[in-house]
Order: sequence, then C-alpha cells, then structure tokens
Amino acid sequence: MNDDRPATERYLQIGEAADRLGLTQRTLRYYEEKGLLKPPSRMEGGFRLYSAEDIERVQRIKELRDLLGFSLADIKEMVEAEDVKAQVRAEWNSAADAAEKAEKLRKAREVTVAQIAIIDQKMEQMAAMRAQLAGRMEKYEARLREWEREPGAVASPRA
Amino acid sequence: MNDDRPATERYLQIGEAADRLGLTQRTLRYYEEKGLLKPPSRMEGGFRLYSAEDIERVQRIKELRDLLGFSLADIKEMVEAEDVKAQVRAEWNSAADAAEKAEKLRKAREVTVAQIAIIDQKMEQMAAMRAQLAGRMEKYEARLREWEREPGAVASPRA
DNA sequence: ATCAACACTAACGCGAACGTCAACGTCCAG
DNA sequence: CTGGACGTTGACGTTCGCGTTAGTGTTGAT
Repeated sequence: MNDDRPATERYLQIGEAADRLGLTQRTLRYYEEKGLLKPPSRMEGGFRLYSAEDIERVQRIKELRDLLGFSLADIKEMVEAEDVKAQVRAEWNSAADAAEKAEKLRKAREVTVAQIAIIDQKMEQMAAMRAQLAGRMEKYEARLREWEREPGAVASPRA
Repeated sequence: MNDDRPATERYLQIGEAADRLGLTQRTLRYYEEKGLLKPPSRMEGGFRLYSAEDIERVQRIKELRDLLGFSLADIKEMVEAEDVKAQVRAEWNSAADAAEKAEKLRKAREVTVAQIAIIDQKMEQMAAMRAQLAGRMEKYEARLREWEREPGAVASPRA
C-alpha cells in the first residue's frame, strides 16, 4: 500500500479500473475487443495495465453511452475521429502528407460539431419535458394540499 | 376523405398511428404486450383503434426511451404511477378508500420528483460535456486557421 | 361478390451488449 | 515455494427490443 508510486504503479489492473469506472472487467475487455479501446499495455505475464488516458477514454465512452444513448458502433466512430488529435500531434514532424492531416482535422471538427448539435437538441427536449413534469407536479401537490385541508371534502374535479 | 369525422373516426388504426409516431406496428403491439400501453379499443373485426390519449401516451414513452434512455421496464413503472391521475379522477366519486387514493397520489408525486431529478442531473452532465466539446472545437479550429495562414509552416506543437 | 389494402396472432429470428463459466496462467506476501 | 487473490482467453448463454414471416381474417370501395 505505498502511496508514492514510481509512475509504473500509476497504472491500474483491470479489476481496480473496472471498480473505479463502475463497469465490469468483461465490459472493458469487450470494448477493447470491439475496437473502442486501443489495446492497453500489459505486464510481463499478460495482465492489462490501464493508463490515466485509458481511463479517461473509457469515461468518455460511458458518457456517450449513458448520456447521449449512442450505440457502441457510433461511439467507435466518434472516438476514432477524436484520436486524430493525438495522432496528428504525434506525426506532426513526420513528413506525412499535410493535406491528409488537414482533412482528418476537418473530420474531427465535423464530428464534434455534430455532437454539440445533438446535445443542444437533447437539452431543449429535456427542458420541455422538465417543464411538463413540473406542471404535473403542481397538480399533484395542489390535489394533496386540498386533501390535507379538508380530509373528507370530496370536491368533484373539473379540470 | 371526409374531414369532420363523427368522433368515432378520430381514432387511428395501427398503421397510421405508427406512421405518425414514427414507430412500427410491431413496436406498438410490443408495448401493449409488455403492459406499457393499456389495450386500446377495437373495431368489430378486432382492428386496434388508438385514441388521442393513447397516442400521447406513446409519445411520452418515446421520450422517456430516447431522451432519458430508460429501459421499457423502467418506463412501465413510470407510466403506471402516472396513470394514478386518470384513475383517481375516474374513481373520485366512488366510495373507494380515500386514504388509498391519497397514497397513490403521493406515489405519483414521488415518481415525478424522481424523474425531474434525473433530468436535472442529466442536463448538468450534458452541459459539462458540451463545454468540454466546445473547448475541443476551439483547438481544432485554431489549428486549422493556423494552417490556412501558413500552409507549409510546421510549428511544432507545445500544448 | 370481389378485390386490394390493411390488420391479427403466433412464432421464430436477430444484433447489441454484455454475463457467466471453465480451464488455466500470474503475482506476490509470507 | 506455496497459497490465495487476481488475471487471461475462449466459448456459450442471456436479455432486451424489436424485425420478419406465415397463415388467416377484416374493411371498404367498386
């Protein structure tokens, strides 16, 4: 239980990773299998080691799944497009095709714009739904208050 | 193609209902089968006839599904609790147990409060995600603008 | 009466997203 | 060097949410 880990112990094995993320080990392996996660590093014996970035990536996947309700296939495309960032950063100095890099960046931006649009749309709808529910609440509470006041009085409802 | 329907024709058969709702007939039957929809009225021959309220109910189910991502089982509980409203209204004058009615109302209110809480939570998370995405967008666009200005200039990134 | 369009039930099928189990290997504290 | 906790890879199983097909009946216009 040492606390100042030598940077090699800042990696998490699948068990703790799963716990912290609120997922199961199976789910992590499944995501990897489906290409949503790049294969994490391993220990000598083959145990998976998740880095902080790996963990963050999974967090984002969770959000896209739970919050926006995308399928894993959709999410795969999104995170792939997003990888462009790290990728471009890495290959920046390589003599790789500049036009191609620009193209990837544009794609990444497109995907991001689309995500934002979806979020905005959902938030609008949720606001509308919230208002509707709040209205409904009002009625319930009014009815209940009325009850408290005159427990026996049965005023036939007219709305 | 008469337009002033005698109130009996304001009901929709499953085909048109499905079209207007953007669902399939199968889905409507499935929801009914699963108890999410109360069995609609029928024609002589057995064709389903959906009333305006039936349609609204399905709309709400759709929203709970698409917007909040609940399972049909969860949704069933929610709409059931919500039925209390109509139910209480109907039995209002019957000599039914008043305390029981109040109990049901309280339950309905609870469910509504819970739904609102969930919406609020989701909206918060979505707002956070939106901000994050917006920040990411900024970077993409900055990078792209930089490109436009000096197509060949490769300034090694430092952030 | 007939015919096309529409609906009904029952049953099997299916992809997504994991759960679960078996058989086996690894890690490390004592 | 050993035991118990933890991990690995298949592979098969499960649940959800419908899709699809088959065989049959209903409706409404002509």
